[in-house]
Amino acid sequence: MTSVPHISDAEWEVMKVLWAKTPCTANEVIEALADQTDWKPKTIRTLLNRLALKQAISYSQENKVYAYFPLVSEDECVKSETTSFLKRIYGGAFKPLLVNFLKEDHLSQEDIQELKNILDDKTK
Amino acid sequence: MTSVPHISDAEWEVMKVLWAKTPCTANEVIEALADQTDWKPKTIRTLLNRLALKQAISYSQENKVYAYFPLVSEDECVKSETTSFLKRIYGGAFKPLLVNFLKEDHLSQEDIQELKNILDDKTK
DNA sequence: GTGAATGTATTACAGCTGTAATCCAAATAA
DNA sequence: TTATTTGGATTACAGCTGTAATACATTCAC
Repeated sequence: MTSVPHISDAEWEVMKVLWAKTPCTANEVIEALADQTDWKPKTIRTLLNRLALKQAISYSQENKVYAYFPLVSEDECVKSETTSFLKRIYGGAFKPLLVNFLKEDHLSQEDIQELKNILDDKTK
Repeated sequence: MTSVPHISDAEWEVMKVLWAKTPCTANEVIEALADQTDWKPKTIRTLLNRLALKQAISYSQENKVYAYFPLVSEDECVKSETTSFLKRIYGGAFKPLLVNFLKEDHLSQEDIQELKNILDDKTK
């Protein structure tokens, strides 16, 4: 089974666009990222190229213009990144992450209640 | 307020050693990492140097040999990495991460119960 | 048909990372 | 005292990343 290629920070933004709406032309990606970033169009084309090189995406040449689409799913990538992040920072254990987050008070009472509901479902 | 410098994967391993027992000589760090990694001593010295350069650690010259110690706390670093990870992958939201993890069945029933207890405490 | 625009391909370049090796000075052994 | 060892400082070098610019080819407007 093939593991997903490593996707860098900047590349990740491009992937999110393609995961949200696929396929996309380069220009569509550029437009989608215009609000969130200050990247020049050439920069985004470079990122598309690199993603194609590392086989995270591919493209077909529809009516003269490339239409890019992901080769790896968001779920796969999220899972892979999360796993390696947890391993790096928390030694692979998920609980300390939650504990840390609760300590930091990043969650509202509503969030906490919702998490409890999720956990309840899981215990059913 | 100063933010923590970015600590790379390999550097993180060194920091963990220093957080666990501080101060440490280079040789102590090298020995501590001998089981977990295949790194040559020179490699670890390089990492110590880089960490000192980016002011994540410093050292004092005790009896002819450097004794290294962290300048940033594990808590700070963990928090900073976690925040930027969440922002990158999950758009900053913590809940999807938990949901994802539960989906993947990475947690035992005991884990789930423990998380619920933590959340209960938080709600009290 | 020729110049301008547009999309694609190639090239650029510095900083960070992984992974060391080499050089040098001081201490130690002989 | 001289050769060896050892620790620290400097240098190496390629691959990845961020951030594009330039070169080239095709198409479109005149």
